[in-house]
Amino acid sequence: MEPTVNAHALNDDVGFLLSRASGLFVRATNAALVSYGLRVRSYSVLLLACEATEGVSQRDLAEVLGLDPSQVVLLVDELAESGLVERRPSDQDRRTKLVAATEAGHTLRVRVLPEVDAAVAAQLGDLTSTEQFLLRDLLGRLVRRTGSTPPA
Amino acid sequence: MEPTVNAHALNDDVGFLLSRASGLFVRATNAALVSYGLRVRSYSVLLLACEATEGVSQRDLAEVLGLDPSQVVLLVDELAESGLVERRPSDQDRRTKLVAATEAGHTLRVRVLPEVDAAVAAQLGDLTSTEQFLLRDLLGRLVRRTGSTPPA
DNA sequence: CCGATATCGTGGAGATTGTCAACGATGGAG
DNA sequence: CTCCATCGTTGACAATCTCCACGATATCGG
Repeated sequence: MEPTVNAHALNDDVGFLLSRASGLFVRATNAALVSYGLRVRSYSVLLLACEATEGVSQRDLAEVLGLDPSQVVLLVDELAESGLVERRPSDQDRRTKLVAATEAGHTLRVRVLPEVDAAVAAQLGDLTSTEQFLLRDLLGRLVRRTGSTPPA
Repeated sequence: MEPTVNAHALNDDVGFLLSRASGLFVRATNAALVSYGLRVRSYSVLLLACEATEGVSQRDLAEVLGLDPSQVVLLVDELAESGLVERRPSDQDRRTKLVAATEAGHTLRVRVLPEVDAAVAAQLGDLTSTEQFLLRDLLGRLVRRTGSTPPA
């Protein structure tokens, strides 16, 4: 068909493929979350809050999510207003606020998880479970390698 | 086993890893491009314009990049103002405008390519070339599988 | 040929996100 | 106690995404 591809075709650029694939997953996930009043961002925060029984500091949230701390403020505000998480004072540092999931937060997570997984699975499509594992491993190494790249 | 995994930890979520990795690459690429007055978006358009000797319709650009056509307008406007691409009429369809790279566009591409590749390589870090090939293949399948997902 | 309908590029509105600078409150080191 | 780093927060601004609507074509059915 086309004059297909020299070594430097955009279609073969890892960065481009990453951005493109990410976009597809974000859209699919948002579509699965829209009926719950969540978006992929706030959903991620909710998950992290659920994972930490003691709560997570907003600073750590920003670090893990690769966001600017100021963005985390709004996300937590939103979730807190919905009663899904709450800010607890840290008894170790009065500056720190630990974000923890409420009962409602845990409940919603349990209810939403399968739907999000289904949406993700649909995007993963024809990849075998071995390939999915491989992909997860490779991406994990890319992400965790740079312990740093605080967006701001 | 199962519906594909999920330790249920956000760190193991493919969608999250994808989004995170994408962010890292976009930032690294933008940093490499900033001194040329380009961003990752316009750079992608420039590459596609360079790849097609006859030019690419803006509709096709939107399709390939996963963007809304209205976004493409501004990107092409910007590149055209910089003299890197130009809009040519199509002799097959008077509605269509074919975006093609100018001499300056091709020149800039050649000059910038190695820098972007270096930035990407830095992000790929410790992945072996085999792993990089594998990653590219897996991502390519994810992206191309959904021939559709026009953002708008 | 004519009219209904679809497509291409464009423009605009509004929400979401990314980036950056600064501030008050606190913690820690000297 | 003083100086400096850190945490959360706020504000500003650019960039991006998402939708909607329009004029200029193209295409199809009749």
